[in-house]
Amino acid sequence: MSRVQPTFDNLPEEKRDRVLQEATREFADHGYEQASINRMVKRLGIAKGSLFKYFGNKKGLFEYLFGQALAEFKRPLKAIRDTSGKDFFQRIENSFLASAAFIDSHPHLYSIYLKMLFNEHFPMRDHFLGEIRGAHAKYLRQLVQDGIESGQLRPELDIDETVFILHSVLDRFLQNHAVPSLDKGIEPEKQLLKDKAKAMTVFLRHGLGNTSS
Amino acid sequence: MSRVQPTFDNLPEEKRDRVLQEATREFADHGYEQASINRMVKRLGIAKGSLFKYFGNKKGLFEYLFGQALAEFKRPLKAIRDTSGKDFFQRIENSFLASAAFIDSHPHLYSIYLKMLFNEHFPMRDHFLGEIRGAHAKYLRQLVQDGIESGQLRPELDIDETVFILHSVLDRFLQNHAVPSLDKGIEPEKQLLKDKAKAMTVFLRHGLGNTSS
DNA sequence: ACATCTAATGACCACCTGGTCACCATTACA
DNA sequence: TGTAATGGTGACCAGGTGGTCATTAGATGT
Repeated sequence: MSRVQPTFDNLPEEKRDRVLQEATREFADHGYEQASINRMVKRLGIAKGSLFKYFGNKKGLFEYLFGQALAEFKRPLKAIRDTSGKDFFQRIENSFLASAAFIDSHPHLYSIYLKMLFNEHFPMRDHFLGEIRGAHAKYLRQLVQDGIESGQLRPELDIDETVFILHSVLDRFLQNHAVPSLDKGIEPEKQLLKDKAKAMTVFLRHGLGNTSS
Repeated sequence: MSRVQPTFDNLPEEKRDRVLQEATREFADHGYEQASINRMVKRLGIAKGSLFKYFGNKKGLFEYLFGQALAEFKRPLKAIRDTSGKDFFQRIENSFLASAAFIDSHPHLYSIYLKMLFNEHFPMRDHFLGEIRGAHAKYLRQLVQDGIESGQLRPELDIDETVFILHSVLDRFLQNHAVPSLDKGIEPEKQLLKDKAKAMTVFLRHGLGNTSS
């Protein structure tokens, strides 16, 4: 998979970047099936035949492009992994902020990911989603284990279940961060990203219940 | 919007249902742009011209179809609204179960909703999403207010923020319920729906933090 | 200058799309 | 029986799709 014709590798880096960037934009704007090779080459100012020389076909282009992106996707997690000594909830908060920063700097990639979530017609969808979710799960599982050992998490928590809950909450907050219009009328008044992260952390720690009663 | 030619209204109910059902399936399977009128009429065994007589064009068909569905969407909430006397977390749990049951009995509609979330090219997307989210927000807000007044929720909670958090968690659990493969490798061992609802409620009440330390 | 190799091209293809409309079938009313 | 009115039809259209390939352009080495 994601193998590319040598022709593309021989291209000057500047041109390679431009091609991938424009293709990413097209897939982000229209999803896979609806993305148009004709539009891509028109915007790039190159001939259609060239793209097919580089990648074989549309599927090849997408797989190469998103395969490259996968490495990028996993990167923000690593930055946090090394901070194992610190407070559990602080690490969660940092993870959220790091992921949000990643999304801000790669909006097109995240847009493709979101479209892929509920559209079954992306090539290699199961593989790509599996890789991403797997990396997140592995990362969160380590965090939760550390959190339980250090006594910051309730010891009776089921690890798998907790990972699932954490993943759900983080994911949903990121969805809202990337597509804020989704929660128009639901989201509280415009908050700073830091405040959102803080509020989420407080909620994860204490829940909503009134313990003083 | 969602006005339909009288021709369609005059049809026998059985045929109307079949048409809408098949169209719903097509949109659920392929999204809006990629849904094919040709496939619909082939499966229905009617002429293409008929569909255009009924709905004018593709957009008209979708708007009518999803407009009808909107009322369905809002229904499961009403069943819970009347139970204002009961326990807050019990009401949340019931809401989750009712929504999950709705999804199980209308999987195609929910599939369209999910595709619409991150695909900008659905007709009337903002309107439809706004209606759905608005109904949920109004419903949850009432619940939260009741919960704070009855002392079951921490009194210092910001209402908007709490509604947002509740909505996020509920929504994400429902996404996972409808598309379980999404969380392969993350979701804990196969749970019964009731157990999931219970686990979610416990989490909402207490959070993850260890209060005994 | 010539030959060789490779990147680049864009006219062309079969196929599919949403949409049209002149025509047909059936019923209702006179 | 004649005549409207209505529902139903499918060949046809313009336009877009992914993909092909014979041809050209440009560089490189001798």
